[in-house]
Amino acid sequence: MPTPERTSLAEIVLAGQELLEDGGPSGLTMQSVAERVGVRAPSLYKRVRDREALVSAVAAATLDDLTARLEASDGSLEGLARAYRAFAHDRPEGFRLVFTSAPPREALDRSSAAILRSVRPFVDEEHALEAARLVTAWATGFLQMELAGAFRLGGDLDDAFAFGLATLRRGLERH
Amino acid sequence: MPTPERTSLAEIVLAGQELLEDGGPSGLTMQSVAERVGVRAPSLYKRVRDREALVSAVAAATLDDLTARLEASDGSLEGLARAYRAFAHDRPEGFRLVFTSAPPREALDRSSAAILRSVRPFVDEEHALEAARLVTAWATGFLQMELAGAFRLGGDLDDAFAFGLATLRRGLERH
DNA sequence: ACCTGAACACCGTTCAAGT
DNA sequence: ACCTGAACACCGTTCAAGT
Repeated sequence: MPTPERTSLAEIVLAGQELLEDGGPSGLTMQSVAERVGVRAPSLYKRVRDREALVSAVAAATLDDLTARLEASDGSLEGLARAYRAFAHDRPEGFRLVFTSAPPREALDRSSAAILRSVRPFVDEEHALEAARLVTAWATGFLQMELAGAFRLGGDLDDAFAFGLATLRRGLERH
Repeated sequence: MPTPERTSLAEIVLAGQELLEDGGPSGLTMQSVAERVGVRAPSLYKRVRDREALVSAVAAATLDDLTARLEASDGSLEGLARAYRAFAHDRPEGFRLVFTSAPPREALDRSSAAILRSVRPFVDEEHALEAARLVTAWATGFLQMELAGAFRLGGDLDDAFAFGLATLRRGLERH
């Protein structure tokens, strides 16, 4: 006699994203997720292999959210960078998680495409991938350090971000 | 009647660094550290407040190790970048930890000084801090993504690293 | 002064039993 | 087919008792 489904993978992953943002990685427990979706912890194992798989699914979903924001930007390098930084400020825990896990290939591809498009005006096709990697690495590193509070020598961070972006653009243009 | 000390904070932190590198963050448990230094887990609480404090101490010690390597490089921007990348490849788990925790102020200052020195030839004093932040953010982001396996669109990573460095230098020189 | 065993709370995970 | 309570292993942490 089948029991009706009381939750779903999508609901579980969403609960995971919320709990992560509220309480950091250690707040994302199987028990807290189960409670939030209205089920007991052992039931989660019907939908996810283990906690690690759940965390990976949360990371992948968060990367998809980030990609949607990038795609909704105006497509310019500056617009993309602004959208990227706004997302990191909105969802610091999710942002951190995305870049400490190895997201699935296709989630990565979609976000890469948006970044590649934004650097095309500055470099020839042959160097587009390297240029995209440069911009992504800089923005990601900057935001991770900003979120971790690693910039402690004073100075305005908005200015530092703008300086970095302008310098990158200059270096790419002169290629 | 005093009991002789059977371990020390330094020994505990070193054991933590080794266990982290061997088994990742989840391999760094109070029990495994205690076993390695030849003591029972409760004894660790004589030297560290709790696990979180131990992890912070491990991060600080690892940042000191990284700084020593930077200071041992030839001081050029390229030499510094090479030393930075070599450290990340040697000690991936430690490298990751350093940039996901908030290291103590003075540990940060020493590594900042080495980076500031390496960018001085390219920018005027007014922009030295922003230039150092640009270089650090790029290198850190690149290495974190490389370690996380986030570069999956092919292409040579050595080339991408060299391209990034050359582009940064070009952008800074034209400032 | 430092070290330990015992104990507690909490977490991830498995599984037999329920519907 | 899905859900649950019970159970187990493991971890962080406290504390009274030992030397």
